[in-house]
Amino acid sequence: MNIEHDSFPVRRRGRPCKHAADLGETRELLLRTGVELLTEQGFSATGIDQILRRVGVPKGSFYNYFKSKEAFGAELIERYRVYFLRKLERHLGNAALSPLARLQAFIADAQHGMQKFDFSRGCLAGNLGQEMGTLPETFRAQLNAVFADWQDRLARNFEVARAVGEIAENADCLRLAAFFWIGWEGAVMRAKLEKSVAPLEIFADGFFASVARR
Amino acid sequence: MNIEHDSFPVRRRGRPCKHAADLGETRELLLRTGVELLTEQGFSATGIDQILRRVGVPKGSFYNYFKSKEAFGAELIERYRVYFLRKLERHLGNAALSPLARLQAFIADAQHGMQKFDFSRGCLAGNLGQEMGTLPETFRAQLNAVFADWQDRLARNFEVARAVGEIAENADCLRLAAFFWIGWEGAVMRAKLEKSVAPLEIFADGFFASVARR
DNA sequence: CGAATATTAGACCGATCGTCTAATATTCGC
DNA sequence: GCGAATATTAGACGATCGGTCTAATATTCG
Repeated sequence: MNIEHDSFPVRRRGRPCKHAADLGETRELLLRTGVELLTEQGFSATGIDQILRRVGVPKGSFYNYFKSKEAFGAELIERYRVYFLRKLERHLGNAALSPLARLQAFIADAQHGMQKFDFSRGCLAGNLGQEMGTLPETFRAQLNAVFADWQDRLARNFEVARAVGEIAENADCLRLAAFFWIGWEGAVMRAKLEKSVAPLEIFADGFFASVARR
Repeated sequence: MNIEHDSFPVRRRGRPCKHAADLGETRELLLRTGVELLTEQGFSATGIDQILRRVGVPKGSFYNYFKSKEAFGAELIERYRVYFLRKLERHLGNAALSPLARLQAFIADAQHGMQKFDFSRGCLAGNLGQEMGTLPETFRAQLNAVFADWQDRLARNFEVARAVGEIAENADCLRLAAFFWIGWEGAVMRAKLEKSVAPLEIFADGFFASVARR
């Protein structure tokens, strides 16, 4: 999710050329920057002017591409859902590791990612979930769907773990996955607050203790 | 934390009487309302005008009592810390129950509290922790101290649990307490989002599974 | 009695947000 | 080639909000 400002062409008023290489670039850049800022600050504290300043785009362009700040937010949530699922798949789909080791790899990657950005970035869905008290009600279903998706994907991982005997035969995979994601959001929030990976590690340890075979 | 608007006397300009029953009431009311709104909405999404409208107090009064919105916020955090510790003590100090049963009682009370307010209220410290990316840096230490207090209190509960054989002899009480509060914030956020106690229950189950004696 | 004190009141200014018209350049169809 | 249609950038505008600060006002104090 690195943003390349250097190669961005000068923007001119008027209809763009048919074969222009930069078609759609403004919109793309707005979305990327939006995701970034929402991951750092959440929705309410992120004003449109801040996004526009960061990208260097006039307000008219923003409202040309998005009906409203709300519509923009909805697209950001969807974009983050897809991005995160892809990242999750990279780890949970890694057949070279056992199911629980795949989850460990995801956790390690997340820790590394947070350190990389000096703990300024958390989870966009968690941020927005926390401020749902003042957000458009349409976001609620969207966010719940995001968490449900992640939950399903992780539950499938646990089903494999169960099948190979890595966790108990009577384990409720869906509930386990729910438990993980519920706690994970708390851990990410605390990691941001403390600027430390400790909360992620503490949560992971506790989680794995809860699924330890016995 | 019910607010009694009915009995609030008419406020007049000028220095109040020396023996007036309502001395300090305006300030008290602002603090109460502030805690309420921060528990529902967080800091950034809660504007001063909203608080003033809810209480029915002019802006001049607010800035008479508080140096700034930041100073106000700092007092709210402190107030919440004390309030919550007291509530925690009511449960964890209950000698009629075993240590783990005390924690269960706290959890049940929290579920009941969230339902009572239709899941509109979460945890003030959790809300602010999530939006720390845009809050005054002074809040960070304050919030971390809040969580550390709660952690210590719960760890003491686990030490008793360990002493009476309710959890393993080699259990790391402080780490267990950290694990609980880390996950708890995620559970509260999800309960607010889903408007359901399910996340609290799922987290609690997973937590108790992780400390089950074995 | 006047000065000091402590409260309420709200105007003011700059920043921000969302809306929306205007300017502008290319494409399209006749 | 020309005018209409299209698709982009630009930023003015009005309402709201946050924070500042002067004024009004009532009681206490010396």
